[in-house]
Amino acid sequence: MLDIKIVRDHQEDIQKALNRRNGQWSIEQLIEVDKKCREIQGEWEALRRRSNEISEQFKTGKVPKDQMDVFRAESKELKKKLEEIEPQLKNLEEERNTLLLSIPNPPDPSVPDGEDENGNQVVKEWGTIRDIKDPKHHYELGAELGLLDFERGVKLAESRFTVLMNMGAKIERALMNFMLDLHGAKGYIEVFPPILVNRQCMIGTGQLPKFEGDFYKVEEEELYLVPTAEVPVTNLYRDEVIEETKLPVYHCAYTPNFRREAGAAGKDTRGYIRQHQFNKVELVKFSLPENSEEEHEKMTCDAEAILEALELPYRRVLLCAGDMGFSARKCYDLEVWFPAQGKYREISSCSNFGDFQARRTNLKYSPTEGGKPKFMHTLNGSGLAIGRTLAAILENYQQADGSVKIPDVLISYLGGATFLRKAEPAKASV
RNA sequence: GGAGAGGUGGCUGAGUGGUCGAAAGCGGCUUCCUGCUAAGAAGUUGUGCGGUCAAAAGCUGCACCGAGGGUUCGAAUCCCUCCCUCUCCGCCA
Repeated sequence: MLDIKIVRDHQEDIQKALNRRNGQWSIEQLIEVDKKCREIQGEWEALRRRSNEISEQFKTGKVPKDQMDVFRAESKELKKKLEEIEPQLKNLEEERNTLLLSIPNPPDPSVPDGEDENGNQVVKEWGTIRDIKDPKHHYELGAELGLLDFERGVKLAESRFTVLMNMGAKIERALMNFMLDLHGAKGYIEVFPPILVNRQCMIGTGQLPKFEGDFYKVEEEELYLVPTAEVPVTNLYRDEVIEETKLPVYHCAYTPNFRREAGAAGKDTRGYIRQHQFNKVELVKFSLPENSEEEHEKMTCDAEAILEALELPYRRVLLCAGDMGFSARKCYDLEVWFPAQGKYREISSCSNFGDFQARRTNLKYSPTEGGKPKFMHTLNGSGLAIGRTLAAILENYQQADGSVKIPDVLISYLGGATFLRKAEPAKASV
């Protein structure tokens, strides 16, 4: 959320920054509503003031007996006027608030111009792409090896749901543990949050009110299935003031994630890349404003460390202003190599939100120097999307004989197994 | 699901119509004192929004005692609705 005071004082700068984003974002209406709102607020307060004065007269016994009715009448009159103004004021305040919540974070100056993914900049490449003859797609390998059952996923739910079987289920679980362990060793404190969150959480991190249709909602309770662990974990300390000395705070969390993928019709319909339900380990940081840039770089490296440990070739991409998500001020995507597709695909997104989310969640720290609490900065990044990691492993580690080698770091998580092969008939699912 | 209790400032906890933005204690901050990370004394200490100001400070106005309505000249206090928390019983992984 933008700071309305900053918007008032730096209209041009804010508008310029927003213009770099994709879509039409104007603060014009906001400025207008804000102006009206303050006008009405002034009127309202003046009436209240007079009303308070009258009460004060009564309180101190200054009202002559024969004047009481006159004062009472005036007070009633004031109340009438207040009742006329109040709905206006409320509407304007609400409108202003909705507008504030609906405007995205202005991009950081270090974010390059660009309208879409074509404007993104590759800033790093890592790993050696393996030479694989006629590589199979992960969904072919997954089906052949009895790891991924797409048909039955559809039967149980609908399209974009998949059943993991046998070693597929085990690898998914192994990856979860491996990632959490690695991050835990770096000081990320593990969290296992609720998977259903209330509306305020969704507003806090920026999913709502702008993208209402993108999420699964439990109507009866007005709860939402989390689209990412970012939502509950960032909201952990909502409405709290943390001592400066306790910052930065690092958290990692595994959760399943649920997304309706409303705008993705026809995209990635095959395979395990784009699901309505997927697993992910998320990194979340709470930082002092002056350190958030550095923390962003470090956090991105922490996500990369997973790919490096798994020896999966990847590249880091600095997103351009037009391609960034709503709440981000600056964002790196990590993209992993998919041999069968012959291209890199997103597997992690690491963002610095500045104080954008902290404003929405009222998330402050108290400076050691003293003084009033200030908004902190929040960051998060996937570390990593587990389903896509599994898919990348299948494709990158496939062997000529149709088997898949298991990455070294996962062997100990899989009871010493070193290869994925077609299950023996007795053990295979039917 | 049934029964009961309760939601007040960073915390504990008073307060049943005006003297309450709110006692007291704790904590925090400032100063003083004490020959030393103890003890004591005094003072101070909520948040948000608006106005004034180049800005900050200051000054000033309004609001806030779970949320929303109502009664009243006036509500933390009375009435109504809702939300949440806790305890007991039931049920349950």
